[in-house]
Amino acid sequence: MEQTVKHFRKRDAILTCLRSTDVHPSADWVFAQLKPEYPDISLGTVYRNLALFKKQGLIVSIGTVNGVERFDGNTEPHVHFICTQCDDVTDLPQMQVPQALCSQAAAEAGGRVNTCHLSFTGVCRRCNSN
Amino acid sequence: MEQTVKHFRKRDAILTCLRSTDVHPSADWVFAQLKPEYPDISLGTVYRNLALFKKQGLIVSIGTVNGVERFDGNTEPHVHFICTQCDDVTDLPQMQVPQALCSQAAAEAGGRVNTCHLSFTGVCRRCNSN
DNA sequence: ACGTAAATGATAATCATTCTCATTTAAGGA
DNA sequence: TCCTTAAATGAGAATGATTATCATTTACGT
Repeated sequence: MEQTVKHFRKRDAILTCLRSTDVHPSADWVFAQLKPEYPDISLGTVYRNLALFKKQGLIVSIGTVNGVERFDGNTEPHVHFICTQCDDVTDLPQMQVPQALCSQAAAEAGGRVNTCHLSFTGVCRRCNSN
Repeated sequence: MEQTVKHFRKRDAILTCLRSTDVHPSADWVFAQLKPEYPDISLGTVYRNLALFKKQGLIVSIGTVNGVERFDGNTEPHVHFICTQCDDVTDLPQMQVPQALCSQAAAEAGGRVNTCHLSFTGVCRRCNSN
């Protein structure tokens, strides 16, 4: 069992990394985070496992910011704020995602609705005061 | 004045193309549309002018679908439905974008809010029945 | 221990997008 | 009408994120 842990050590580290940050990271950010502890980790492994986790529903993609895909370990629907100046993505936990509208959307779209995304873009507090 | 028209003929055609379709096209789609009428048009010109229009606020980007940026000639806020099977993007005109929440979002984010995006993903009618 | 299948590292390939630069085009003034 | 200048374009190279390839490593079941 000790070996089992070792087998998925990097995979687990990638998922843990995703789940223990709120920066909505890119693949490259995760890679940079894990590099010190796992010096022989490959960027390809990060991409591979992120794609796997996404398919398994363990993480979600929140779209691309400035051409780079960003992920979220929090799979609960919530609202995002994207700063167009520093590319930071933050949660707006006080706001509600209109999940109730999904059925309405399905009716209008005529098919099936899986997810609902609500996001705001603008300039964050920090960039705004600089 | 005939020369003026000719000068911006391609630029105007790109904007007209964006404004007269509801497919929320990619740069490549616009290029393919204009190619028959303007055989010497370059893909770079399409990218260049799309970026220009975006900066001028004449069009908006609605994000990337499957790694490709999609544009919208309709700059009025409205809701989108994205089919994850065929990558079609359609409007959901009956649904309202919660513009009123922008001030609430600004309060929570602490900075300034510019845009608000609401979209649903799923399987469209056509793909669902196939 | 052995065989097998999964996981990984290194790197090449791909694809969308941007950049570069030489050429073309048009507007305005002499 | 000719000339100058700045913008617009075409062609293709460069970039950068992501994916694919393939040989190697790893660990589990027998």
